[in-house]
Amino acid sequence: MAGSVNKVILVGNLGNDPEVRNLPSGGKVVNLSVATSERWRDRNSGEQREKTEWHRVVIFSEGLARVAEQYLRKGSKVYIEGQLQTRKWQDQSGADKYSTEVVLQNFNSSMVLLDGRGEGAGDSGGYGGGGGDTGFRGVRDNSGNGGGGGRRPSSNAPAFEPGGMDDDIPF
Amino acid sequence: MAGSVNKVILVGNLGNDPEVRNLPSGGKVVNLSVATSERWRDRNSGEQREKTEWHRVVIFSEGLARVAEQYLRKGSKVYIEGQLQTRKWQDQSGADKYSTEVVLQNFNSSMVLLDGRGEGAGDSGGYGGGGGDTGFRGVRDNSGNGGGGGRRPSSNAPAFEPGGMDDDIPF
Amino acid sequence: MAGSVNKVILVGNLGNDPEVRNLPSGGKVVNLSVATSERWRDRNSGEQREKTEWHRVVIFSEGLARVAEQYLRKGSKVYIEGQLQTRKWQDQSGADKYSTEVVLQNFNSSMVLLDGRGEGAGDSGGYGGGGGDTGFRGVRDNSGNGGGGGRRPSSNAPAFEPGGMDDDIPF
Amino acid sequence: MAGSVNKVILVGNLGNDPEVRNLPSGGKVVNLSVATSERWRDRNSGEQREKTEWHRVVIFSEGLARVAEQYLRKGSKVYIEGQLQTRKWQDQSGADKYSTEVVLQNFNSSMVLLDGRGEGAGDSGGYGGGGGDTGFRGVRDNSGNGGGGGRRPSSNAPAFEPGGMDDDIPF
DNA sequence: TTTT
DNA sequence: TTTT
Repeated sequence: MAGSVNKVILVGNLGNDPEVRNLPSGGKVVNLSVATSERWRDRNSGEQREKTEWHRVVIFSEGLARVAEQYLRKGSKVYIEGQLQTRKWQDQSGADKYSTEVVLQNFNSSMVLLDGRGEGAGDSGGYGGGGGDTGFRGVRDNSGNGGGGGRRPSSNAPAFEPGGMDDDIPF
Repeated sequence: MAGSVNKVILVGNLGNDPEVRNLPSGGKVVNLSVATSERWRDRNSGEQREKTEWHRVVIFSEGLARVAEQYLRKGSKVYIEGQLQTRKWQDQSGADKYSTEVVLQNFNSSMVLLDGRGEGAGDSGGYGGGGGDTGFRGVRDNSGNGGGGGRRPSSNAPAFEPGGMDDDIPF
Repeated sequence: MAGSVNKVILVGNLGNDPEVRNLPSGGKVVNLSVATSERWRDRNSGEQREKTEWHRVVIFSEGLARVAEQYLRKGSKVYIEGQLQTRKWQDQSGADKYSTEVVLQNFNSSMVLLDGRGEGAGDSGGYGGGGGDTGFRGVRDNSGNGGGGGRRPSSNAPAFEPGGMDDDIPF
Repeated sequence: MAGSVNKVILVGNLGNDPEVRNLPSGGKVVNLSVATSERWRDRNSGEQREKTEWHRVVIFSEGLARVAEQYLRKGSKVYIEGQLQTRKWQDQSGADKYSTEVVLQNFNSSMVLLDGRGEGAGDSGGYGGGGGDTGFRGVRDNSGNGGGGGRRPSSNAPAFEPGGMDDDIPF
């Protein structure tokens, strides 16, 4: 079809350390278990109630997988943007099973670490490009770049721009 | 926890007419089967490829359920904003099964019909408020209102607003 | 039109304490200045670069306004979901000015505090309902409820639900 | 900072044909004027009310710019996912002006045409890759790829996947 | 099962 | 299994 959108946005906490699987191909895939919760007061009983939802997140993107492995831990809070996917598999007895996951793999995936400041060192990261692997705070998937390094939103201000972009805004 | 976000955004087409279930309580629940697809050209073979993902959508919101029943049909294109939920159930043999669904139920759910103009009559609908059930093009969940009718974003322009909001914008 | 979606999602930090304005009507409106930033390595120079974007956020929702006033401070990190609005006003000289803001006002607005654990006390909040104003971690707009108190996603599990929802999920 | 998210999602209609600007550099930039509207029934007067919001959208991404130029027209309905940016400029008199725009430029931008079936010919497009420029229905930004062609969500099913992904799902 |  |  195309003409479609499939997007999941989560902000939640890891229930466990990331599970890293090294692929024969040399790549790696990371699985996360992410909890989101809702709290409300029951309108009948007046009691506090809470429901936690657990999400299985699968990171195919190499850049994001590396980051997840390096910076996420049990308890970490993350922003995650991925895609819903259901896959079929067979259990030991050969019975069909279905599993629905939030997959980070394509161009519209991203991940942002929301934990306290300064885990690691300074900061860097960003578009996964090459070096600077200390101190991560936000990444987008750009695996798939041959190697040119993460391109960027028009770093050199476009010629037609009437005035600078780097200025103070009055509020 | 709270401090969390659980959001799914889909734009896709219905694979079937909506399934409506009338509850003992008098309410109704609507299930949708929504397809999203991706197309791409395989970088090795150069072939066109496509993958379709099917999403099970469950509408608990009374306003959205009514709209879905009335305006959606097999093939309809919709924008849907809901929440991921996995529930457990037992099949006939008593085996545990899990089903992950996109649930439209709370305040942050919404649904927008994206099909060609004018299905029905003029237009109206919007915030579920009572009458005018001809020609729907967009709704938000506001079930839960005692019955006062859909409240609205500050319909009477707030006093502190420096100038009108209803004016032409220069572009 | 309807048939439309207008949504902004931000995760960023406050540049200042919230500005609270008490309205003649008794309500209150809160303004936030929220920074989002991007970091990348320039592909020509290889230098680290960063660009910060400042967003003006206006909270009309009474529940969210109260929460913002109470729990947000300069430096706080928040998740914000609102709507883009441009309004026209006249400066002292009578010249037309336009200001684009992220407005939290309608049913699809929300706000989640993302700061370190334990600002305040325990927790409560949630759907703005009445009491318990200590320790906020997430809220949705449900102003507009006559006073019935925040309704909730089907707190009593619906009858047709095949099995409980509160069970362990196998991952 | 990083650790931030800046995302705008719109579904609306073009108020005019796209404005295309060819840059000295050979690239092109496309401006769109997109309307979103809300309808509601005033709770006091009971009248139907409507407010339209106009959004200035700027497409820097080469792939999306090409698509917008080719397939969008006045009245077209689109899904747009971009980023909020405010830029400063000077009018003729030298006075500072600010303009806030939805920018499609980075990895997390996308655009999906939502109009009636079959504008143009068959279909193709998708990840901007090279040829097949007839019949567009959905695109993501992948400009920035040296030329390797749009990479894709793991087209060859990963080895560890327990079963196929292309199978029927039980609903 | 949709859509292109 | 997280978090509050």
